[in-house]
Amino acid sequence: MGVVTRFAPSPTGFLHIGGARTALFNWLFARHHQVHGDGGTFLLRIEDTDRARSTQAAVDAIYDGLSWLGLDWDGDPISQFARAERHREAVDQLLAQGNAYKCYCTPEELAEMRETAKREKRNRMYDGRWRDRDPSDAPAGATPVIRLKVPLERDTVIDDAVQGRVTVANEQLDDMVLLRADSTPTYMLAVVVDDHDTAVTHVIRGDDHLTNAFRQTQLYQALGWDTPKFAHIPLIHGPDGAKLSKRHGALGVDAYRDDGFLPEAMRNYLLRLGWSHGDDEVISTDQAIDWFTLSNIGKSPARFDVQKLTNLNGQYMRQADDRFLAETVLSRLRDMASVRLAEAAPDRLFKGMPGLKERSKTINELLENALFYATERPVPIDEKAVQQLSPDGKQLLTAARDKLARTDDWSDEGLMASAKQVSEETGAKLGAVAAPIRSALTGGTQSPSVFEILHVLGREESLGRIDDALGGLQPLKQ
RNA sequence: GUCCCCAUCGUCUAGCCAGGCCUAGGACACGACCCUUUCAAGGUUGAGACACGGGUUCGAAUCCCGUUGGGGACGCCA
Repeated sequence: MGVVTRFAPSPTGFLHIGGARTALFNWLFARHHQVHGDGGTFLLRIEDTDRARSTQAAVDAIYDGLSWLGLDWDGDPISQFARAERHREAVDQLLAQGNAYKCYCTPEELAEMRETAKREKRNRMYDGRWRDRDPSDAPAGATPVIRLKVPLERDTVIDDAVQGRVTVANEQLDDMVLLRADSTPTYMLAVVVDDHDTAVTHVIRGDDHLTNAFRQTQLYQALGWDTPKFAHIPLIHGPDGAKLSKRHGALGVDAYRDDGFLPEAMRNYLLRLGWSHGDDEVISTDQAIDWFTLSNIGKSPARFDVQKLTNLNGQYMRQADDRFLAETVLSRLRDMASVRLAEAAPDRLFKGMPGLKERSKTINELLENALFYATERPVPIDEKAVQQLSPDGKQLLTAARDKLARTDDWSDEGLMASAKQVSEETGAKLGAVAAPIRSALTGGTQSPSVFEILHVLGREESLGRIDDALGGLQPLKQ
């Protein structure tokens, strides 16, 4: 049988990190089986049965997040809400079989039961007071909820691909609500019916659903359906060790995109969080698809570590295509009103990219580092760079300017050779010669090789920037 | 509180299922050194963990029991 997985988020906010990883694992599992000729379908289902909390904006955020990560789903996304009629059919079947019943409890009664359960140190809340009651006892005018009549004794067992065999006593589980008083289906019902109808074979989701799996198993059994294989993956925790939540800060994948992270780095990081393949750290998507198995998922929760993500992102940055990076930077630069883009900016960014990308861990960092290439003369100069333009510094810079003006070989090597000559002639160290040039060219004190920069900028622009500095023409930064 | 789950460097993890190859390996972060025109990158290197207590065994990070610690679930939310 072909493998079918699904990602089933509820559209109540952005696509958070945990959800993204769940989606990734489902996607990887499906694609792995696809590659190995065993079906491999990855479905997207929007669990929008809670009308009050579901928004179209959140649905769009999920599409955007998944698309950014490169996780493509098969077929159209399924709206759970749209399938309510079908869900009610399943309940009719259960009612007819005597596996479900009407419950007329008021919210007050329920609250009371909850209190009692707590006081008596029991897990099961609902006391089953309408379970075997005569329907004619129904209070006039009240609309009931439909509950599943679950077994009172014995155990429910799930054979989880990650957690192993987990058993729970049925006395821990109460009669869950299937249909609300307004006759809309609950999540528990909808999930089971939808997974069954779409032939889902593997339910890969967060560990927080483990207890739901027991209830759902009972539902499957009542409906006479086969259960899918469950795989409950450990949750991602924040730095404090608690389940990742809003108070941990930037958690939507869109926030990481805005912070300049690459989707392939994010994917790689998320994959390694809880899953491993020996000592491998940098894993391509093809390798991930090839290697991914549920048995390599660890059982303990992992903490989200931005530093490691950042390092990994840096590695992907260095591998990234120069043209792509240059264009990415350029398009962001064009949106910045404060930047005066030079005509030669595209060309310089592309040529300077090898030196630039090695020094940038994120796109945002790259943007900052690349600014001096893209901007029009005169470039603003920061405080530390100004210090390099002391009288001594300017003297060296003047000597360098003269030498540069007479340099024919405008290559990295030729420029380096000229600088070395200045160094020899003045008795100053090469570093002392390079420092004021760097200041003049970039307005800062940290940059790629000054010879690379001279080369990329070209003779005219380079000498112009040096003249600006010598004449004190550059505006102060900040 | 009840039920379920988890437990190797600060963090992510390999090793565990099929005990000896483990004086526990890798990665991030941190320290030192090298390279060097700055900053990175790169190279070498250092510090850093089997939660604790009992068993079983010739031998336990690996198997069993308990303790402690952490997490999750306990809705007419999903």
